[in-house]
Amino acid sequence: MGRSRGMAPFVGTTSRGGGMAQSDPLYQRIASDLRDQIRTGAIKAGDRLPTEVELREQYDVSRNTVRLALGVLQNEGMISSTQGKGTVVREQVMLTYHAAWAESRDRHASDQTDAFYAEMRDQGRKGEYRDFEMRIKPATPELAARLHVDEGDSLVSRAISRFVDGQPFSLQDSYYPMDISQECGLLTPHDVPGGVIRALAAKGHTEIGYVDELTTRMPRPDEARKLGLSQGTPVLVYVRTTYSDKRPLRLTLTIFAGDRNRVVYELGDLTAYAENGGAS
Amino acid sequence: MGRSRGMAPFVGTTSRGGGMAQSDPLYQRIASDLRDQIRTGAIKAGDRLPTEVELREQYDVSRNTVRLALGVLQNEGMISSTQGKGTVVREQVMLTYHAAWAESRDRHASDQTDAFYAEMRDQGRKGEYRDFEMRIKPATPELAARLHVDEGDSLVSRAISRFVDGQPFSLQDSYYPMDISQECGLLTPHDVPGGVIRALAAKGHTEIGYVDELTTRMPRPDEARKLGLSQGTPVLVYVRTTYSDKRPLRLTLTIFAGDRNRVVYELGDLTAYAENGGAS
DNA sequence: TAGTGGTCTAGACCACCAC
DNA sequence: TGGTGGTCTAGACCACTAT
Repeated sequence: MGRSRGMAPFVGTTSRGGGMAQSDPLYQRIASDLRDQIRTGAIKAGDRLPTEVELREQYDVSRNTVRLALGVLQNEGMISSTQGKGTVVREQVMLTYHAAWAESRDRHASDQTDAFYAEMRDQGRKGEYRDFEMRIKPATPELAARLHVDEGDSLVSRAISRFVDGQPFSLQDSYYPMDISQECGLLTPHDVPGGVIRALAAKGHTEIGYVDELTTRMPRPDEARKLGLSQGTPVLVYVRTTYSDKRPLRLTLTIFAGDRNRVVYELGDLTAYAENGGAS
Repeated sequence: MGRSRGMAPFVGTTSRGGGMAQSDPLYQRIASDLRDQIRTGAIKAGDRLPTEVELREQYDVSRNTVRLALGVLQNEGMISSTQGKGTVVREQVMLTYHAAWAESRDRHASDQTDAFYAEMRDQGRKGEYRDFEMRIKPATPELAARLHVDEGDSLVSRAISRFVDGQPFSLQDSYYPMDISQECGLLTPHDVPGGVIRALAAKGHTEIGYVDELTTRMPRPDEARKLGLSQGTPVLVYVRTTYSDKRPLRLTLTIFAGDRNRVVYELGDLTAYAENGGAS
């Protein structure tokens, strides 16, 4: 093949402001070139990219090299490929989860779903939950430390998947110490009427403090499947531990699809914020 | 080549609890096999994996297929490869950022660095900051909306990189409206004695409310470089907008390396938490 | 059926690291 | 110097989608 290696297609684009040196690998330069086309709007969100064969001819490289370049952008979450259809630029729709007050709103509560419903309704979306499961699980070291029980002790796990407009949104799993679960009737594979938080409060276990921990990581294969995540989408891991005046009551682990979720805290006096249409 | 395709190496490992079906792609099955070995501790954090050539022989596939499998695990953040050295299982060291009170601690303040120092000292680490930069930047739509200025208006940007024990930790960029910056002396390419927050308060711009937004995404190439992120490491994006009783004062954008950071909020009455050694 | 991306092979040469 | 991962080629066949 008469390749005129590393020339024409890159003219004027390789030595742009932020990045690519002349000596970078071919696939990185192709990735960079496509990234720029997306960033500048030459290829817009939702648009199809050239096919792999077209890119192969356009840049005069092997298909494998084209796929390496597309892989880079896929891992950055910029594009998404589907067999038989093509490769498109991904578009983002962000939903907001108000951590500070999401659970304390006093609505028609039904398990942990009330807050979620209210949030979604406020944002004009249709929230549902699916796949409720109640299980008994042994405490991992992390769970044991946070709930002040011994490692391996039985915990009650109540898990649900949240969907918005038919799309998976987050996976939530709440853990309760066994003694509290028995006292408050959490050992049912159904919704707790009025919600778990009220059931706890009714027996004197009132939640008065929260510790929230937020981290991020790449999803495990089953999480990617359940959340329908495409390559290059991280998850936001949100762990809330709640306390009464005496002890930890509950640990709720939420795995948010990173490309569709934003967690918000509103703290202090936000008069100026609310006045200007901030609080949705 | 006499390949006995898809047999021996997988016996007893392919149809484990959560996952791999017999019909999955070869490279996925190899990835799954290695993932299990890591998960079960057969290969521990810090250990070296077999070389690509060894894996190629072990599974009787082409080297390219081995690399596809390793790519999967790399994108999950489980392993890290270095040219000439090999491939190792990554280990995690998590540091904690206490969002609720990080900025309100009244120590020997020096720009935005006081809170960071205090946090790191509490965790027994050595915090430093590098690469301070003061710039004037036009407001993007996102910045304009949050700071209640017009798009394109000039904003003062004061940026630093945070390092812990010599390792990059997070990138921080604070934006201030131009009128406040002039009034409070923020247009200097140096630290503001006593800290910016005090300088604002001294002129009557006291911060009394915060809105924090947390999202995650894959890093852009320059962020990955500055933070020294390896493949498959997302970033945690933390945006804090602060308010006086009248208006937004400041927007601070922090990009945390996702594999080394945890953001924590402590809310409400946490007597029970503190009593049991919770508050570090 | 034609075209797309998905998987896989069997080589090659290069850059970096430890010895 | 030998071994490692990094890059790249030039094919092949398959699975899925659109028409």
